[in-house]
Amino acid sequence: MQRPGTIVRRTRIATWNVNSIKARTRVVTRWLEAETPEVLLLQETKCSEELFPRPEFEDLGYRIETVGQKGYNGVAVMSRAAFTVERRRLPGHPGDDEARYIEGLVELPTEGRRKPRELRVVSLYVPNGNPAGSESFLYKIDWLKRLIDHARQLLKETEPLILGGDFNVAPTDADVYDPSLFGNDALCHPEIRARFRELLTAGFTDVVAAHYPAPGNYTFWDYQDRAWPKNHGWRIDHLLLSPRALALLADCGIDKKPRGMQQPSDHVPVWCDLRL
DNA sequence: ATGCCTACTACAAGTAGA
Repeated sequence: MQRPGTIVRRTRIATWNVNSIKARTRVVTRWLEAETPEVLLLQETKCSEELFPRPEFEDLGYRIETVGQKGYNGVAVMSRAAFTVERRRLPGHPGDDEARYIEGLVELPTEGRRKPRELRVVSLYVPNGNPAGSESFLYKIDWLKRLIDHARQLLKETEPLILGGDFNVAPTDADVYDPSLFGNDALCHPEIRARFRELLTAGFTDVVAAHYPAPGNYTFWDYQDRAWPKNHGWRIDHLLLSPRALALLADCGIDKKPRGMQQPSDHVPVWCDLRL
């Protein structure tokens, strides 16, 4: 616990599926100004690397690394601290060219004159996979298997690790507003949930689930059918922390405010604060 | 309910998202 008078640096790491970075430039810059995260992991940027609106974010002090694709998918990392890209594709399938994965090392500033602390971060966008049983569903299963294999390798490294992103998995029935409607949906499917549990068992903590076990902590509300005002949501965006990252955890949460603003993404940011 | 909303792409009452 923090003693009175002790200065503790708040290092915020967040993830956000923005549903087009070009359409969301203003919403995201405002959020960065208000929340000042050290690192923001982005998904569904929906634009090529050349067309990414860099200056708007660089002006706020963020460096940007992105894996882009025209019109679909797209992930990025925005960081105020030095960031080095380690991987631009999820290993395990050389023919998979979809822009769904970026991994790298951040040099996080620490208190006083201590050396910066290295943190490995991954911004990932798991395939949607609907409808169940389709080609797209098989791709999702395969993608999650590759993620589990790779994450096991990353856990052998010494630095703390955070997997953040749109997992397109509602881990339990408490993570969907009406589970009776979506039993066979690719976001709730037993086979998909089993893969997600396997990932956790490999050594990760879903920090929001651990701190806010009650139902209703959603991160996504469909644009259709007035889902937001009715709170018809899903919890599908997650921050998974390795044991070494968990040891640094001070706080975490879901910031629902951006869903109620003008021209919102259908997802909201999920964040965690580390104590360094 | 083959709908509903939003973004993208490029003119198709198209696709994808979840």
